[in-house]
Amino acid sequence: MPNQRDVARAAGVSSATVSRFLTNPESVSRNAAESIRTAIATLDYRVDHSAQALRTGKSRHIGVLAPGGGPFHLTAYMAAQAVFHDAGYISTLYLTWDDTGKPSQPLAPLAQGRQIDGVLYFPTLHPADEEGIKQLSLGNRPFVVLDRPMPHVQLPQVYIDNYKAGCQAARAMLELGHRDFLFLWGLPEFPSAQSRFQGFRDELRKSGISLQLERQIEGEFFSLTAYEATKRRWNTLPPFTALFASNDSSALGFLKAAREHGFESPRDFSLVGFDDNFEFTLLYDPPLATFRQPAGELGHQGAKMLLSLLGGSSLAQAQMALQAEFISRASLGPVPVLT
Amino acid sequence: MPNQRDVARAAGVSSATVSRFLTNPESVSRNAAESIRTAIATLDYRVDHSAQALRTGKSRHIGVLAPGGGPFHLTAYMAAQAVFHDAGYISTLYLTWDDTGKPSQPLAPLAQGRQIDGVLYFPTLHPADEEGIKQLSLGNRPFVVLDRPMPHVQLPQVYIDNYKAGCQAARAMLELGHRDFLFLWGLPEFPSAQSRFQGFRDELRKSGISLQLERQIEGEFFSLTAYEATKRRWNTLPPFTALFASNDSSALGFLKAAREHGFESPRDFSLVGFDDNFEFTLLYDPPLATFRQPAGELGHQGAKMLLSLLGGSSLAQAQMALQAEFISRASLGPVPVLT
DNA sequence: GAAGATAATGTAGACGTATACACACGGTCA
DNA sequence: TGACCGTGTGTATACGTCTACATTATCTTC
Repeated sequence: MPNQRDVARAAGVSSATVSRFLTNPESVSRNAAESIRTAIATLDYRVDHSAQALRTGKSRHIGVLAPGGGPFHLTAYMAAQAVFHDAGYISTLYLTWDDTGKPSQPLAPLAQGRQIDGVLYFPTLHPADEEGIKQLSLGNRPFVVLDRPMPHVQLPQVYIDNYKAGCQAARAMLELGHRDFLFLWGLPEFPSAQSRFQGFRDELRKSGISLQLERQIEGEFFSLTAYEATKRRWNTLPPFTALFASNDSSALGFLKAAREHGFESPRDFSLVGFDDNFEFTLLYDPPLATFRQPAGELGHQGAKMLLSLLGGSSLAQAQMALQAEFISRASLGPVPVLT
Repeated sequence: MPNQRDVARAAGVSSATVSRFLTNPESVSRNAAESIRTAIATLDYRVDHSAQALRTGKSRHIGVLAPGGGPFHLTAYMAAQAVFHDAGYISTLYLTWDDTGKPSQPLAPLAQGRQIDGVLYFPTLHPADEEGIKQLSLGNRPFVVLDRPMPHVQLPQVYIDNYKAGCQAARAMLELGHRDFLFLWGLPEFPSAQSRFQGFRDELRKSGISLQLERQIEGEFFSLTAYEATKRRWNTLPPFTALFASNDSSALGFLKAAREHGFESPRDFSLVGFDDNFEFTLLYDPPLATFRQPAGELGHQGAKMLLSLLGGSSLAQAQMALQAEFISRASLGPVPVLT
């Protein structure tokens, strides 16, 4: 494999000039640039990233830490990867939660010495992630926190405004006349589930409606767990005409359980989910009202922010909120009339 | 950051001994090993991967090329990543198809010079991937082909036996008395869709049943595309009592369209899909008969095979077939009785 | 036209690691 | 006792790149 010296020899210049040409083509004369260009093409020279990394101390490698490999995190990761790629960075996805739903090796990429230039981090509320954020703050490696609003901490962060979305869900249902609500939780460790709940609860409270524990079901984000939790709780649930679920998947689990008790949506109750990333939410019967999250945008913006930090910008207090888009479909309807 | 020299000084040995200890702890004396161990712990020394890569010419970095980021490829990737991680390798997922469904930068990681030690490849049948396989074969970088059976080519490969699964689907339906079939295609570029079709067709042929073009619908793997294709073709479809779909997603799209024409499953026709990776396939109404693919196992075995190759083994003709598991559910039933 | 500024290039060395080679030591065997 | 061998260690160097510094050529200015 040819190296810079070989290129230099073929082009009739010194290897330093070749290096300069590669780093900043403007810093070399027209003549030199031209002969170097042809020499590179002739020899099919490619820069050796390992040597570059050793010399500069920058690996041009970025770690993305996410709790799980679901569509949301994956979409964000893919968008981020594209941004990194265009900037000459390689990125790798590390999962911080293992299959059993427990945190696993959350700091794997950090333990790899110089291997990682920066980190894109989707922390949960689990203590292991609290610790992770602390560790990252102590180190001097740039990082960006994704999808976990921490307004009081001066950290670069991009998140989806789940609180506002929760408010919006409440308003949409209130406007249709609903007064008796249920909330279907996701995993409480996830900041997104927390925010959706808080926004929903606070908005209802403004209308004098409270959301006691008996109106909250532990759905855990999965259709099966939501199905089982709903079956378990069914007999103790107070009357309701509307349910807001932390995600589509659990909303469908709830619907299945409700159907087995003769309840149908939107005939007997309205249903709003979250995600719209199951491609057939639209084809489901009834089509599910939901929120579309700008997951790709989240990854995109996060990646751009991290690149700025790597470029030396000081974005300590950069905070960006993205809005989820409400999508009204047939599962959201007026309050059923008692017959 | 401390380096091997610092450790050597602290331990009272030469840096060569430290390096030897790290490479092969058995090759140094008990005394030296002990003092090096404590020196490493005291200084919190970590090996510099860039320098290691430069010196050895091995980046310990692996590229995984997949056409898309769906659950199937992602599950396989995650399983592979775990194997690589345990072996001290880092792996990165590169998508070879962009959002528009066209091949994009399929050889990105190969263009990165020494950056990549090996490749795990999910090729499609698109010319760009044919070219990709050829390129990889010409180079001397080890690679493993995943989920694309090429029995006549001596390449290390692991795949899921989609042909056999197609046969199995046909038999299950034949045994229930079905005689009038439809096949719902995935993307024809995907070897998996091809194999499922061929197995299905060949098995039917054994019973003297042919599957002409009028009985094949272009579902393209997505629920929406399958829905639209079904609507478009509905009036020209011959009578049928059973449909085999290339995946669950398109099966549900077909079902939606059929329902709009008053057809219900399993009342009017049986339905078998493929994947079982939508977590609520089970909760769907009717629960969908399908095949569960050992996606994780595919990635796991592929990764192990690639590691063997990297270790110097000659597995030129290693070929491993994994079986998909048939899961019979309510959408598969007996032939409807004409009333 | 001399002196100083600017631009382009070359020389040399360092980044941290792995390893070929040389060497020292103790033990074995004729 | 001398030749031989195996074990453990140290010395020195190369991997490919970037960059501080030195050097030369070209241009500006009084």
